[in-house]
Amino acid sequence: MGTPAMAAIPKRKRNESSECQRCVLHNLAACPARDPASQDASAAWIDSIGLQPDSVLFNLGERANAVYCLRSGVMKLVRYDLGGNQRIVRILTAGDLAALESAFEHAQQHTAVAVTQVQLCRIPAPQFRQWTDTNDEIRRRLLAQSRSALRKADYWLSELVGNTIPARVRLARLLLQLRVGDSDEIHRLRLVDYGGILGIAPETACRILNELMDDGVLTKAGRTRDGRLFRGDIEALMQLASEETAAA
Amino acid sequence: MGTPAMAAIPKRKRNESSECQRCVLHNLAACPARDPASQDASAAWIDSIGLQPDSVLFNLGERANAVYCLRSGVMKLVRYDLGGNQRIVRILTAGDLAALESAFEHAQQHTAVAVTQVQLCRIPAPQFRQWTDTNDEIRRRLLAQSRSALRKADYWLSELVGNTIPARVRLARLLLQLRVGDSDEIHRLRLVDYGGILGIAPETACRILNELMDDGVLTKAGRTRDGRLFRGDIEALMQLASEETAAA
DNA sequence: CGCTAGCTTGAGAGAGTTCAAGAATCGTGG
DNA sequence: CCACGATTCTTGAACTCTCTCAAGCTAGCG
Repeated sequence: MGTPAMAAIPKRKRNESSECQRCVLHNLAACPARDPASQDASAAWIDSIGLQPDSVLFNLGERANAVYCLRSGVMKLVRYDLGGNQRIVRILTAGDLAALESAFEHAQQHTAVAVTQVQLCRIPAPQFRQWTDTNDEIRRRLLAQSRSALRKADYWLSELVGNTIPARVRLARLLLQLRVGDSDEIHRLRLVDYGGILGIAPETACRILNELMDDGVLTKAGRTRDGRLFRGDIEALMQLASEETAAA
Repeated sequence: MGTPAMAAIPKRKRNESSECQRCVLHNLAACPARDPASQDASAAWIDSIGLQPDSVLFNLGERANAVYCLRSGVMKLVRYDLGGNQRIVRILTAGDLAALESAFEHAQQHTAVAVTQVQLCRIPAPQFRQWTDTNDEIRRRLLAQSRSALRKADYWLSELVGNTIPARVRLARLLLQLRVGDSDEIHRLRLVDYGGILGIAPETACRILNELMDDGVLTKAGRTRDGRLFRGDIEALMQLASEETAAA
């Protein structure tokens, strides 16, 4: 856990079955991170990749040539407008898939950037496509995963963006989405990232966060190898998150 | 086309193959609207349904017991916040599927409301599920359709909502999405609906629309059986839509 | 013809932005 | 281990877009 060597990102050297259980693909292929010595041929072409914060995994418009499965850390799928401002379209956490466009030979729809330190599996597109062609169960799961991403997008649209709802409430909701598992730890993003997700200026995010910390709802909780953390009063955040623009 | 009888919504009586071609399901089952006398057993359980504006097709939380395929008109998928304000999460136009949750026995994620007059096909959930279980091609298409919905949601998130982008630009973008096919006709929604999509007050939508009409970019174009229409200067709208919050 | 729901328009208030400058933090290299 | 440069964060103050409330208007429908 605290071993310095952990930062070195060895390829196919770890044993993290708990991470793999959350992956959509688990039990369908030998995960290299879990089972480096597997006889399963699929293990041969799945690579383990590590990324530092702010590393770009792939760019918008690029040809999608691999599918990625996030084992740990947080990534953002982002688009930039003509003014150069980022607009974050989705947040990926452990177990999420990225670049599923590969299954359709489409170009990437976003730029994918690591927010924290990130560990992921890489599955080359040809193999992935062949895999989905032959395996029934995987297609079922892909559809389910795609639907779940859609539900998340719907949630963002209805609860997270839009000036209808005050920024403080939206930020509270976002923080709850950024919890590490079920703990009271919360991934601490850059101010720019909060802004990119909620459509607010980083200064506004800053002011609100500081208010929350003044109220004791939020505390800075140092940094781990995976990035910076908040410690939050989940109860209080939930209460805040369910506040509305005043009832009818 | 102009026959008064068209409004009467006869069940399984029409012949509109062009509509069916746009449907994700086309060529996989005999569409009742297209082929009422088909021998195909599937035709027996697909119903044709007509809805008046503001009719509710299904409600959030309801058990999903059928899948719908929109043949013509516009529907909105909406959620209401505790204050009773609507937040529109997606717009469905001809060819789109609704209530795919049925495939997973989930509860409906939205309330579906007709915006214009609407024609759609109804496929009961049990049959649909059995269908997807046995037919390979349909699963492929469902995944593709789900991905395309996701792309649309991404577009909304990145280009349509958020105070970062001035309301006028966002409204222009929305209007372009509401074009009838590739013509210069644009579905004319209620002010409340523009508000629900863009997260702005109806009054603001009203002011901007009137500005656009003053500039000659937009004209009211009467109403058809499918609802009210604008006629828009697509070029000008596109220009407006690509304006940004000032370059970097 | 009158009613209702939707649209229009105005004026004041407020949430959030922008600009700017100073403080903290991080990573780097000596 | 400390110093330094570069981000990132913080805070203030003026400004602006959009909201809110309120009232009058219009159009569609029985």
